[in-house]
Amino acid sequence: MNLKKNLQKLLTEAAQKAGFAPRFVVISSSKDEKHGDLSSNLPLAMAKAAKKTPMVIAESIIGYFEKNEKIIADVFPSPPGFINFKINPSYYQSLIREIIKAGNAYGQSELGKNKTANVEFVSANPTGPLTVGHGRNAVLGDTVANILENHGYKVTREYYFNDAGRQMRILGDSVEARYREIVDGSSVFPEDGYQGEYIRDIARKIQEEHGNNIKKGHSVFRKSAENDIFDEIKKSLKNLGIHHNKFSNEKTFYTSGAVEKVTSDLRNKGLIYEEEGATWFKTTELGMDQDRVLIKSSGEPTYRLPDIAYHINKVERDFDLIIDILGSDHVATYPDVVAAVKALNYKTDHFNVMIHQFVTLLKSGQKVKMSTRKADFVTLEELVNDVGGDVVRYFFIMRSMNSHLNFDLDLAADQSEKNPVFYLQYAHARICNIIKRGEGLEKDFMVDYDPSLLTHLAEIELLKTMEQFPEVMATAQNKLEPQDIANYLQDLAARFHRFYVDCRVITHDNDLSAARIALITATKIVLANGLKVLGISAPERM
RNA sequence: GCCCACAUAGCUCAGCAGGAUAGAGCGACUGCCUCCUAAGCAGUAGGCCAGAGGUUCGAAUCCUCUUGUGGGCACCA
Repeated sequence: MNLKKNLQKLLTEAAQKAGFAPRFVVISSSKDEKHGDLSSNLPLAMAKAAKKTPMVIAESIIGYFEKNEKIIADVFPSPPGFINFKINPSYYQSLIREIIKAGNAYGQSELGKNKTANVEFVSANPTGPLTVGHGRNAVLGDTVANILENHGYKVTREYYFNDAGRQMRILGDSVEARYREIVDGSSVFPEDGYQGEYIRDIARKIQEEHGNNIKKGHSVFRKSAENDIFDEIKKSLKNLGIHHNKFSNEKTFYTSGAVEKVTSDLRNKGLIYEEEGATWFKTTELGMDQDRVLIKSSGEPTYRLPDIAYHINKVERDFDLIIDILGSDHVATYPDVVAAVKALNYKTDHFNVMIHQFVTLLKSGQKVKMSTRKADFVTLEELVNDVGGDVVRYFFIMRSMNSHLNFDLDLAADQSEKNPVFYLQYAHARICNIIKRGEGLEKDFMVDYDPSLLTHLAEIELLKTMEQFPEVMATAQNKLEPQDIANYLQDLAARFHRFYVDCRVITHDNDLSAARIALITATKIVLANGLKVLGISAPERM
């Protein structure tokens, strides 16, 4: 049973009996003890319509409020017109059994039961190693997928890449140029070529495997590069605990005829015209500010066309939720694709795009401009090796995706020992250690305990925080904002550390020890469940 | 010029389906280990929540404008 929902119901009933017609009843946690444990602004919100002062309304509603003594100890108004609830400590104390019983399931829900979701993320074309910038996308996507799974969704983690376009051709040309360089010193390096050292490595490997006489323009250059780079990308993701279970590429949409179908369908809708040798998509007709090219005068489609086919494909696979995680450089492109899918009468209201802002890298106080082409980047691999996967994941999750964040590499390496993620993990490790000590004692603490012994303020505060966990998880799913969980866990860990300092767990008082071991066991469960969703390890010792 | 996002402590950032005194980490300064891990706790200093209007009983939070930052406005993706 959910405390806030329960109060909402009781409060609504009381307000109705008092002759009001409340619409939205908001219950929030009180920051100040003077205002009880929870409070509602209902009288303030209703004052205007009811033409009464908030305090009068508050008194009147409270007069009709039927409080369940087992849960609610007191209901009282406070100026300018809040209704405050004092919760019976026994309610919080009783949570311990509930949490221990639920175990891994505490914080999970069935909001997504029998539903499917597709989360497309990373989706970097295999032209080079993943950068720190991709890391943000990767961690965000994987965590969103975790959140959905936590609520019962069956989630497909998907990676889409363009393997037919210009970028991959340039990649092949770049490799071939390096190959010629090695074989006979001749080389005309493409103007837009990829300059990274990894291109040379791939060329060298090709030379070793296939010898010196590969025909000009042979597909092995592009193909090998794609394979090798993809292997590296997958490895980098694996280091962060990220695994995609579906890879889609644009080529399949050409061979399947899906791309062709998009063009003809749009043409039938009158949304296509030819001009200056190119094929244009009449996006202005769909409310956009300019038309876009679908097929260049060279005959080569732009990324837009296969993207549309791909999104239609996702719709046809019949997910309940389709999520795209994109960097802010793609803000403008997404609406065109959705508009096309919608114009072709496919469902799009289950689309959900999450745009994250860029990561600005600072090295020795200098901005590092990231460009895969110029090989001017810090790889995700390097970063993970430097500070560890847990730190990287936490760093990207603790920030809102809307913030353009500065990542100071020197500082990150320097402070990795003091990183906030250790604060959470340390709380978990501390708990494990205490529990282990408890096991060595004669009494079997976990079997028999009396939670009503937990009356210290630090204990109640800790319990109150744990009570909020299911709601935090539900909200994170609703808003698709993983950082809510990170913030919550930070708060939970802080409550625990305070408790640890104030209340010794294992003492000569066996009864109190038993109750406290139960309390920290519950805390451990909540911490571990939260960390698991964030994809961060919960170490037993540090 | 147009579009999207952002602007909160010295630095990096939380808080934003409006609520009661604005938070954390790092950095600076004080205390706290004969006691379950001090990777911790308690405290001091540090803020006109970019600026100006507006909506509201109430605004860091919503709206408008200004300024500044990032990203976009390709027959690149």
